[in-house]
Amino acid sequence: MATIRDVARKAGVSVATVSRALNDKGYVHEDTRKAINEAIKELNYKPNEVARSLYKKKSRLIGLLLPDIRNPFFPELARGVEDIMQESGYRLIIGNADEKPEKENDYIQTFIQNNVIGIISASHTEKKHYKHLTCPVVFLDRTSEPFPSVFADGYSGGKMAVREIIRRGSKRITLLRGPIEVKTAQDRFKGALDELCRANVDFNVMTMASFAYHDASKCAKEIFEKFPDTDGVIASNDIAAAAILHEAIRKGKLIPNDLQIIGFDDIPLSGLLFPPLSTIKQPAYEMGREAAKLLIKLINNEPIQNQMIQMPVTFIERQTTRKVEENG
Amino acid sequence: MATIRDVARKAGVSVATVSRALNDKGYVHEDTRKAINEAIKELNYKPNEVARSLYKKKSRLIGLLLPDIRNPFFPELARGVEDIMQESGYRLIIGNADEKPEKENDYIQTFIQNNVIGIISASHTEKKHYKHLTCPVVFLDRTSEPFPSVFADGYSGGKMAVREIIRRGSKRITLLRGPIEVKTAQDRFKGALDELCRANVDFNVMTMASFAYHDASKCAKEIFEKFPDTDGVIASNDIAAAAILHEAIRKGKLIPNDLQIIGFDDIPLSGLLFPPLSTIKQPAYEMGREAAKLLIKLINNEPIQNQMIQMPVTFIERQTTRKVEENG
DNA sequence: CCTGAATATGTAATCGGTTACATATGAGGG
DNA sequence: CCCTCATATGTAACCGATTACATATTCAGG
Repeated sequence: MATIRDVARKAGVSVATVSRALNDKGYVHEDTRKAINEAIKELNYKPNEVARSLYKKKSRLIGLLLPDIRNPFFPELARGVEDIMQESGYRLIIGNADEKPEKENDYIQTFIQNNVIGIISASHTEKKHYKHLTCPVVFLDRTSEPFPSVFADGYSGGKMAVREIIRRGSKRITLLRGPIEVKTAQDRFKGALDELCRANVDFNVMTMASFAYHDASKCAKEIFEKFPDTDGVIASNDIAAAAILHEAIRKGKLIPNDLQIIGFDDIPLSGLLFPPLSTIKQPAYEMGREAAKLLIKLINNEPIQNQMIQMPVTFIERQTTRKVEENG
Repeated sequence: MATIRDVARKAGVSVATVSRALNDKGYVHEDTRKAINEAIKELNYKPNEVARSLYKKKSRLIGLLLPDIRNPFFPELARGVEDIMQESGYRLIIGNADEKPEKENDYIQTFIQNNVIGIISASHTEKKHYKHLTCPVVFLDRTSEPFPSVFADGYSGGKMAVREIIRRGSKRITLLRGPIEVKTAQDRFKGALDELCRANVDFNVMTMASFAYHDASKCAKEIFEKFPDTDGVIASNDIAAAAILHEAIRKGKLIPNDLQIIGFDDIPLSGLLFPPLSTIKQPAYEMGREAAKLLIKLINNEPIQNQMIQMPVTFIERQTTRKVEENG
């Protein structure tokens, strides 16, 4: 690999001049610049980011912390982040925290040790890991008070799901509650619960241990045993909804006539289920983009009007809910 | 952030001694070591990876290049890579090449500029990008001749799919062919084609423009128009299979009685479809792990017995194929 | 008591950039 | 003609680690 010294030698100038030419800082004569550019081309010189980063104490890397790459919701977020960062010349170090505080902390340390210029975290289990960081941090999907965040309006989403399922005729509703430790899941739950209390319907609540399909599946079986007359399920996410849907079909229920189901997230899977799943959509890709834009503003010290960006959710009507016209 | 100099000062020794203590190199007196460790703890010192990397010309970062994080197959690979790398103390920079040669090259440059110690690429569009790299490269899922690779046995997979579908009674088979530029898709196709030729059945071939659901969906409609009497479809991947399945159900076909479908990949989605999709499984997570292990060996200059690791595929029998007993 | 190896530690160069500061030249104003 | 300022470039310190080499001490063996 050619270094800046090689370029300087070839162009017959000092390294300082080359550096100035590279960064468009200070004065460089037009002829000199031309000579330098030629030398750069001939030597196929690329500046060493590591050296630059060491002096500047800032790299062009962004740390992105996800709880689980395999949950399709997160790659969607990641893709949004990646697209914006790529455009702006930043690169991503991605970490998989696996919902484990030590792994999370390990990655944060790695990020810091590599001079990342900012961090986006969709996985904060413990606030203290972030408290003393000197680089800007944006939380994505999950929130943590003093920090800027981008998240979907889960509370409204929960309410929306209940309103839609009731409007379409469910009378005995089962509400799935996501893992207690996942705050966004609790927001949805809270919204749904409030709306259920306001409405004139019977309902049950069932809490899931995790978002894993396996747990959801177990939960599904339990629902049909304990509450066989349920005619509407609000799931805590689409994976859970898929499990319920599966189990219902196995039991010979007609969807949506015997049972309506509404999920949450709108992952790519949802439209491919049969019947396609009605769900509350979180704009994951857009959320990723917004988080990236917010972080870039923070990095550039631009003024922020709003550092808690709440994204709207929407009801995606597919075929696990009845058509509104079909019922009263 | 505390530096090695702060530690040295606090412990009353020179930086060289601290460095030796940190890296377990050369002689360090037990008492000195203790004092240093204390200083490190008190100052909460973490070595600066950037400085280390500058001197050593090697970081602890691995570049992982994916064609598309949103295709669930790739996060699965990534997770396998990540788990192994994490264990061995390496970290990942992930890039999304989007099947675009310039983006691919951009990322490779970034990797190099950040002193990555190795690269795993699941996205080689042009061999020349990799030719002159000085760090080890492993290809994952796709192969490129002189380079070490980990990939699934697509050819056998294709044969296997045909054998299984015929064994279960399909007589008029439609074979979907994946995008020409994706070599692994062509391997599957080739395997399936060879086996179809050998068998005593009618068949058609239809080529897909891309693996996107949208294209697959269009393709599905076309199949049922052009070849209405098809009673078995070998899809080029599970996304395509899902599209076919969807369309078939919409047309009122009974699956698997009227039509059998076999996919390829076994992404998490596949088991959640209705009916659950029979498919040829690629061990994606394992492939990621193997690629990571192979790269680590290359990094450590360990002897490699086999640098083309072909992973076996397996037939996952779910419910888009008939039970073997049910037919002759 | 002397010598050489093992142990223990320090000094300073180095990695490849950036930049503060010094220096040099030429143009324009008084 | 001198002074000042804009332009152009070079010198060397610096970022925070690693390590080659030098130096100092201790101890065993002859």
